[in-house]
Amino acid sequence: MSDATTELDAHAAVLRRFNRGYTQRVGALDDSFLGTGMPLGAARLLFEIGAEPGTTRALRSRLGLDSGYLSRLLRRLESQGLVAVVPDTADGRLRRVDLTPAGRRAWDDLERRSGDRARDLLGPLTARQRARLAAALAEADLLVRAATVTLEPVDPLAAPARAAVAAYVAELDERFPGGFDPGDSGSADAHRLRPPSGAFVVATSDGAPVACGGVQPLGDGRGEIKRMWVHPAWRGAGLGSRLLRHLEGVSRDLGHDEVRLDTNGTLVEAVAMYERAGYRRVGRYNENPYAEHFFAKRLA
Amino acid sequence: MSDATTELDAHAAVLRRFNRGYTQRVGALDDSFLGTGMPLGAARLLFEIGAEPGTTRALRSRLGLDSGYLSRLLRRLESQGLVAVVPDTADGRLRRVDLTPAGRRAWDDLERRSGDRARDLLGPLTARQRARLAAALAEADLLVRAATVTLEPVDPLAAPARAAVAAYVAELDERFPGGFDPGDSGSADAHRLRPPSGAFVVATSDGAPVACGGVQPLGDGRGEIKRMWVHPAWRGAGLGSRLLRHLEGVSRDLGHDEVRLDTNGTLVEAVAMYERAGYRRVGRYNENPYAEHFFAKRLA
DNA sequence: GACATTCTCTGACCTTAGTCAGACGAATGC
DNA sequence: GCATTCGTCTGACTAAGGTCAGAGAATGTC
Repeated sequence: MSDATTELDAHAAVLRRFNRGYTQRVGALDDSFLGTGMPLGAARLLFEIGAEPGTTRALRSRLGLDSGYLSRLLRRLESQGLVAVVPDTADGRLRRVDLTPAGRRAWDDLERRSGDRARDLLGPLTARQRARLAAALAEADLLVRAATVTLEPVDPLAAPARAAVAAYVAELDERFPGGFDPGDSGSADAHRLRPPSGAFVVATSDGAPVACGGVQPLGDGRGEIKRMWVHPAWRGAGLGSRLLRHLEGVSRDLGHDEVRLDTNGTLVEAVAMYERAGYRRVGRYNENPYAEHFFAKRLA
Repeated sequence: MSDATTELDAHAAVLRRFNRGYTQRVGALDDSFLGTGMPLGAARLLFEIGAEPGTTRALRSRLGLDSGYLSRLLRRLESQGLVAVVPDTADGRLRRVDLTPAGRRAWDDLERRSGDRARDLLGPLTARQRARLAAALAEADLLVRAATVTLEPVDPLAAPARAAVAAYVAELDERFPGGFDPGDSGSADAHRLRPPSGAFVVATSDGAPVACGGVQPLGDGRGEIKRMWVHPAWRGAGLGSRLLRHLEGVSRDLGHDEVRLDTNGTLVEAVAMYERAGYRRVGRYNENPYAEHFFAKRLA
């Protein structure tokens, strides 16, 4: 058994120990719903509606519920006067759900109880230990979120890709000394970033884009990685390296035996990451005015 | 609203954010039981039996189950050939439960699945990030355990107190250059450490003692804190300060207006903690040959 | 305008989880 | 030796959670 395996096992054991102890002690937080006398399912639904009202369809996918079951839960909340269900004006098949004033009060009550429980748990700790616990949980939260985010292939002109690229462009515009003008490259080059010639990948968490990147053909069996971006709040959790590895795999699957990319010197973290990932510097291979560093890596 | 309150609220918010994200992503770990086709309750029971076989009574208290319900679950596992239930030889009312070879295989299967899940979660992370996550979870685990441990008053000669004091004595014996001999003080002084003259407190976690301490009367409205000890693995989580504060409260409730204690210079963490907690140094007030530092604190 | 699709809702049905009251046998106190 | 206590087990019951197969209305497609 290799060192890497034993290391993984040791960390998995820590994770399991944490899970066991934590759910036993803090898992009661979920039962805080029960303090309201409302069944767990109904309370979860009420909470979700309050957090983000919308169509029953969206609720169904967010909570992973059967449509018949959701319908019944909604009717129950409706009969208690907590939610209002009305047909969608645009599409008469859909229903829109929102809280009534009474429902908002019940929601506030849930929030308050949940906060009380959290404060009760922290109560016995000193301020310094609370800060340590919060820091540890924030770190764990970031890493777990990064580890569980899924990289989905999407059309480069579809909504998730547009949102991610917009964030990418906005960041470059802010960080580059002279700003950044993407020109019309977005829609004009879209066909090169979609099958069969290329691909575009977006990672979303709770509906918001947190990372993206694409591969387009360069000719001569080469691929080029474009528009790679990771949400600032998600950096330092390995999402960038993971995305890069993923895109290399995509490029390989497209039949390329080498992948290239360019970047600007302002993006120091990116340059460091490419070097860590085994990229070697090559000469300029395009006319991109923003590009200052050029990298290439052979695909196994 | 004071700074202390906003600080607490901020940390509570981190805790809640973690809970929400974590249970959503990793909470599925509990459902790993479901991967076996066994209902959650039965799987939990099987797991507990495998972890520590014993009487149904012990299982009932560990899992918090109704006796009728437990009986039914056991019969179910029995009919599947996974557990064996036999009357206790000493007390014919009790039943002893253990796994059959088939049950042990099912238990190993649960373990394997749980480990696989944990490894799958860690898989996308690099070794460095896995180490960071494991460190963060271990820190959070320690602090949460310390925050949720309860301090129970017990008789100084009862089993939990004996176990804790034995650990305390063993540690002093190891750390003191010339070893430590408690003499007969244990049973002879016991009456001073129990109501109405004094008290003894033990903190246990999963059945094992993790901290202890007692208060005995010194006369003249003074109390003395004795045999204060925190399990080495639990240090650095504020359990010591919490226990100390708790014992001060116990002393106050016993009618004391000052509390004293002695300690050995080898125990540097303890000395530092007493000073942090507002104790002032006083002259020798007893003949304890192991005591080098003497402290006192007025109780509000 | 016909047809397929999409969506919500209802009824029927099932398992799981859990509670409660009492029966029965074993142990304990006197 | 007898009453009491303790522990297990059974039957009866309930609520929650969830699945499945349509009915029926609205919408999109040709």
